[in-house]
Amino acid sequence: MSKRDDILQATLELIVEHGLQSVSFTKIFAKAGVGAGTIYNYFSSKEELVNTVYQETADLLENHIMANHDPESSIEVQLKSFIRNMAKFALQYPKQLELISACKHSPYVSAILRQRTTPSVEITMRLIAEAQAQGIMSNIDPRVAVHLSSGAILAVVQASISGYFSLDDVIIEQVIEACWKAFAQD
Amino acid sequence: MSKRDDILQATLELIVEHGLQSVSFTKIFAKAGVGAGTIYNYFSSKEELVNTVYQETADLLENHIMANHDPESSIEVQLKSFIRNMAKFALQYPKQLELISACKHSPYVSAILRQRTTPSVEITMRLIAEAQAQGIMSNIDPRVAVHLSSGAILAVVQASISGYFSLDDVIIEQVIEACWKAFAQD
Amino acid sequence: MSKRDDILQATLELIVEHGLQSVSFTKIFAKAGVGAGTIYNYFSSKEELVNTVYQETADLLENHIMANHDPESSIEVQLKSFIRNMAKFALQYPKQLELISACKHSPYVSAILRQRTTPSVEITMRLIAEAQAQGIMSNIDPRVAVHLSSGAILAVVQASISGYFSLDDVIIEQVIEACWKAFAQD
Amino acid sequence: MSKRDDILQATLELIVEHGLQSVSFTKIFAKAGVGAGTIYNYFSSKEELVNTVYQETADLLENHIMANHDPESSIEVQLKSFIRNMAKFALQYPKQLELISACKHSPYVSAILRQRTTPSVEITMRLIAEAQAQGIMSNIDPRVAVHLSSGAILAVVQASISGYFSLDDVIIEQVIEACWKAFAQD
DNA sequence: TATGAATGAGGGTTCATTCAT
DNA sequence: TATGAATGAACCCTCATTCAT
Repeated sequence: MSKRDDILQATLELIVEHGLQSVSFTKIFAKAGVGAGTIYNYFSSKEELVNTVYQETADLLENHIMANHDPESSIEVQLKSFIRNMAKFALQYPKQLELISACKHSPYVSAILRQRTTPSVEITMRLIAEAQAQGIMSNIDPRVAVHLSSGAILAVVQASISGYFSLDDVIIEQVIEACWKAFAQD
Repeated sequence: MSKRDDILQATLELIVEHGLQSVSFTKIFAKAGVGAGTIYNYFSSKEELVNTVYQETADLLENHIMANHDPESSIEVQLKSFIRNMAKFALQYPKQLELISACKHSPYVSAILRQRTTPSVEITMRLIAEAQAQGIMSNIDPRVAVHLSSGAILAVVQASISGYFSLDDVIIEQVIEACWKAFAQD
Repeated sequence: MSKRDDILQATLELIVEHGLQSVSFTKIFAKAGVGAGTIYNYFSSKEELVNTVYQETADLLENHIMANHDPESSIEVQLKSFIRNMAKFALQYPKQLELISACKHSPYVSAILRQRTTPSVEITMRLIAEAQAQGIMSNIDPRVAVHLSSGAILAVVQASISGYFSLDDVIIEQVIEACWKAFAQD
Repeated sequence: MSKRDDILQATLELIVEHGLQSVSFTKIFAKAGVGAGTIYNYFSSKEELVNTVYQETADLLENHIMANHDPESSIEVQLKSFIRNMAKFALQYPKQLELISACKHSPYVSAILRQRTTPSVEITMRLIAEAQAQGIMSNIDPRVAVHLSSGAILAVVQASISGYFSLDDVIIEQVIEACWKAFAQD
């Protein structure tokens, strides 16, 4: 494992364990087992380091969301797959999800990075528009629908991570169904 | 206005203007126009100060959510009112919502405080259970339903605050309707 | 003696002993016997501190140069008095002279401060112009004459401070005479 | 061009461009296009490197001062030639002069190196003693005379470099004449 | 000889907190 | 109660230097 990976890993864990605000270089160095100056061989500043951690984690999430994506299947199947994959990711990588959630509204992570549109979001918006054209989905702004459903699923998995309740496949399917029904045209 | 209020007001404004991370005592003193030591007559530490600000803001939110609450009206009306009030609050006090959102992931704010159950949440859970008993709502865990819908509405208003789209009464009603349909029994 | 004075004094001594470049806050704190943050109660940055030390020292020099200045006496007497006073200052405050000399060409001290024209310089230039009008001084650019003679006297006293030779009143008068003769009209 | 020369050249340029203080090994490596460790094959430390650059520049100055030196010509011509050559050097190599000037007060450059007596200085002292023996120069200590005149000329050229006035051949000759008259016996 | 990743002491600066007034 | 000068640990970052390759 390279020094760079050590640093990224240590940063990720520290952000997740103690929050973005309290992450200091001193702690990162101690946890990663590298010298104070080493970081600057890989990252030009603390901000860039945090941004990189965020970006790589966001990419990991995106890859999971897009897993097994089949553009040939029905709109409903595709959209539900996205939601299901996000939930699965959250269960498999709770730390990473926590990180994304923590960074989502932090000025420390550049707005550009935070507001990047990902393929999955673009596809989702396109599918929603298509579904609306076909009359199987109510005429809500696709961007609103995306934030609504991703916010819903994130809140649920975060609550389960926080220990409010235990999440299993049955509940996940209930949540997916709820999201679908939210927009489905009668 | 007492010194204590000066300090709280200055803290809220600073958090809201420059983000929780960059708020320092030095800046609070300057803005509040009090001496450096004065704060310790009212708050034992920075953590306690931030917790107080958070709590007061959370109370403000709770008051708005409970506004015009009529226990005599139908379950649907009561639940939709909660969601509508949350959205209205977000539009009226975007910075305060941001504060609450920022504190959700901050170690500064004690877990106990963050996870407080409020009357509105308790009422919501009771109403959901009732609705399920009446067969007008699907049998999803009430705690899941609460996090799902509050997460959904928060994500939408935050997205609008971040500038992804503009929120108006029409969209709010669409969102409320979506949340309702998500759980409604066919 | 106030903390501010402690800091200024320590800075002056450190610059003179180890050179402007190697002066660090750590050393200043240790020498002045103050805490690390104390400096920022008086100076907004290291640069401002150094500039202040320079300015106060330059003012001290200026005051010595202008000592016993009598505008009623002859041009020759006035000019020679300036030169003599500069030499006396250098003997009395060798550290301060070293400081001025070290800062004179350092980018650390603001150009504005370094290039300030002082009353003594202005008076000197006026006297030279007058002397040239009266035909008792050769027609050299007054600014050149000022730098030439002050550079000459500074170099001599620095050399004596460095131990090349010992400076006494006799030599000082010889130097003054040399400076005068340099510009005197035959 | 050898690596050693690359390093020396890069160092000189950096000192000249950004000042002695802000020159770091990192910048030297980048500019010279060599690896970080390479320098230690040629110079045991940064101090030695800077000393070498200083020495080579000082040698360049000495060579210019001694240019066209004719031991057979009159004392006056020889002395004036030294001064003229120093001024010409300053005009041709302002940055190198600044380097020498900056190093005069830098602890990086060893005292031994800084206080080296050069042939031109030795010759000058001998010529002054001779002139005094012949009664054409006043009986000032030769060491004082050397520092006085070299200090004078340096101050003038530095002032011109700093932009106080523009130096041309006419002014240079005036300065030379002033220096001469300063010591000439009536 | 040449490299450059790694080092960690030290740089200037900010901070929450204390305490004499 | 109110002050704000003083503190020094901790902050992010740069540096000259080392050493395995």
